[in-house]
Amino acid sequence: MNVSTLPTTDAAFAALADPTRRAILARLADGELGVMDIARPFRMSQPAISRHLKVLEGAGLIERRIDGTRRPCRLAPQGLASVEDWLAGLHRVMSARDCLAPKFWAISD
Amino acid sequence: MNVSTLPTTDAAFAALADPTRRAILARLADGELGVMDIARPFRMSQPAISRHLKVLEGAGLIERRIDGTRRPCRLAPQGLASVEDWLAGLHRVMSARDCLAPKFWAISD
DNA sequence: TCTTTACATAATTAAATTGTTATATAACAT
DNA sequence: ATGTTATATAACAATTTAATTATGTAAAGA
Repeated sequence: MNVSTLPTTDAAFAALADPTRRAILARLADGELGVMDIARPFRMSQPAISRHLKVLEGAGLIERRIDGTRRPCRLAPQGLASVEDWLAGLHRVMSARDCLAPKFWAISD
Repeated sequence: MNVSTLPTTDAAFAALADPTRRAILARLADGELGVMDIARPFRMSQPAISRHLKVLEGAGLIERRIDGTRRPCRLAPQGLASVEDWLAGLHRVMSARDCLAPKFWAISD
């Protein structure tokens, strides 16, 4: 079963574990945003947001560019691929084993 | 956008953040296993594994039953649903905004 | 040039996570 | 009864995480 733990997969899952970071991703789904725009809705200091962005970037989930004094962020197109692949792999094995069929679960308890 | 942070989604993502726990899920994809069987391949104490299992159960990712002195674990059929829904929601919004189109990304940098 | 804006980084702290060992419990086997 | 097996829980130490305040820097604008 190909559900190994690549460092990239690892970082992505770890990044997604924080609700603030997931909320940031959700905001970015609407398009590119600068750090201040990202930070605004959160009741949290700007440095805190900057660190979250660093984690997201390190995990390959967002990309940034330089525009004067601003660092607009956007979702990385393939950022979620490793996570989705892992989940899909699990599903595949479960289906193959027929784990989802009612009869399978009826065996126990 | 419906990408809110339900407590269940939160717990599931947090549970998936640990590579040992993901490996446990991967093993369980092959079928039900007792705690000792789960623990065997890991170089880690049994109590450590028991705690991981508790986290996975709390997140709704696994289910357990009682069989004499054993507590066999299995994947919870709908355990990953909230995670997958969240990811799908993000994808949906990205596609709607056409974030994945090359032209979109060509704007920057 | 001076100020402001947009951000990053460092130092610090508090809390959560993850592992360990030691120990309890309950079912099973003898 | 007694020892063994399967598992949970508690107490504890080490590490990581996440937030804060303070401060640095570079571009923009007056």
